[in-house]
Amino acid sequence: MNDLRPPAEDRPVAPGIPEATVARLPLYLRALTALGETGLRTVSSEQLATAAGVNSAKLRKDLSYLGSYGTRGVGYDVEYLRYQIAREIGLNEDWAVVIIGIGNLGQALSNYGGFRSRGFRIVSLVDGDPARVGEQHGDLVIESMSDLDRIVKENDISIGVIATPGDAAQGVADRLVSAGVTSILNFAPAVLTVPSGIDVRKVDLSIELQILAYHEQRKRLPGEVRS
Amino acid sequence: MNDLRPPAEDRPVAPGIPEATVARLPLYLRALTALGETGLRTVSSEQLATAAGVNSAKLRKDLSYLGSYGTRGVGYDVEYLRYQIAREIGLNEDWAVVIIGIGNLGQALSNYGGFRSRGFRIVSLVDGDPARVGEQHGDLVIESMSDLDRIVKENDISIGVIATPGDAAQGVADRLVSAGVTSILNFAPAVLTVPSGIDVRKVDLSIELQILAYHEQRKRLPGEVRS
DNA sequence: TAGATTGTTAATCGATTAACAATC
DNA sequence: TAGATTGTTAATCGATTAACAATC
Repeated sequence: MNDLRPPAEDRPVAPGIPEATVARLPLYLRALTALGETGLRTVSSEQLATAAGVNSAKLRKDLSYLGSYGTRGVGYDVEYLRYQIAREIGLNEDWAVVIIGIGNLGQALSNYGGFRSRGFRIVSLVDGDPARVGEQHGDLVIESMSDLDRIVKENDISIGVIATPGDAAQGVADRLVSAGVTSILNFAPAVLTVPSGIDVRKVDLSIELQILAYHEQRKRLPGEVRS
Repeated sequence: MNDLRPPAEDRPVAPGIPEATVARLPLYLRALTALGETGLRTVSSEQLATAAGVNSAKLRKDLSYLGSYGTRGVGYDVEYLRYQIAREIGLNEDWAVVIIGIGNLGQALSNYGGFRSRGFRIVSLVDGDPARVGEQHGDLVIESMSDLDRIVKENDISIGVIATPGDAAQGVADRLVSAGVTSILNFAPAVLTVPSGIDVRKVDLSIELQILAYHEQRKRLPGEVRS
């Protein structure tokens, strides 16, 4: 509803690292991990950029926000740069995560190996349907929404993942925030309103398909020039 | 192949809608659908922007790329604007989709209601594991990778969704492209290389969490400027 | 008409990119 | 030193935003 937050320039802002760069650091991290597993010790910006799917100028610019971790004429030490990026993102810490809404998507997320391997630990599954409470999923048991406050506090959870239907999402977000969660990853098709200081990121599966459909449609238009 | 497209003058002719605008059209569409269901007939840019989670200047700028569909002093007709945006995206057509990789995520995607309701029809589930072929999921049966070519051609599929492990993704992408698919939505943690003219969009679940972790970490840094 | 609100302009902001001096 | 490659500059490109003339 009303955005009561102060103007953007008065809110905490990362010193120096642009948002677009932050969003690419995980790509570099993954590429470095893969390259490291091949035994490569040193990598040039050209090689690393190719592995990450960006161009080398952008990569060097991005890395320059973190510091000078390369050696001119040589390149970057794979393991050292990997460590520096992981530290910058915060992956040397362990992050406790709760997933709310254990439908197909919630179950898929709870089984997703890419989370645990990067320091994210799913410590609780919660569902608003009392009939689902008690269900075993892997080594977790679905818990009740009424226990959310205790769950967040006991596990020091700062990240909540919402995988509910759209109309339940705002209520769940409110509950998460009041329990103390300060970062939310939202898979529900809904616009969330949260207090200042709470970060929300949204993943909308159908929006991605719609963007593809737009471009697909344009490919089919005759007489269009595509770049 | 019959050309079932509407006459040229009914199709979008906008030469270049900025990518950032294209990515927001689905948000406006969803907001308009929700507002329409409340019985609202007319909406101002201010109201619609709030419902979609953007500011009104951006909304009006975005809509101006589509044409002049509003009335000064009045606002936008909800149903008319909804139709125009759906047409612009291409949602008045029916898009056949194949999902490859029927693990937890692939199953979640195949059950996701947000696809069908927007004109995306999942016509086939494919898995590279022969032991999975024949499994029933809803009204679909898992098919074999060796049938992919036939499946794509028989169903006129232009969009493929990759939900395999990362190391299988490039091979699947190659198969999709050679079968004739020209748009790919990739959920696998891998950088895909495709020929020019093929659109790839990537959804990386762990990257979203990593971006949240970065900001979460910064909230916890002492001595940060948080005026 | 008077009030409301769009559509557009222009300024600003942020991201990308090529080029190359610095330097290993 | 000679070759290689980073880190940085500066130009360009694209997106955002406030403001307001146009106009219903």
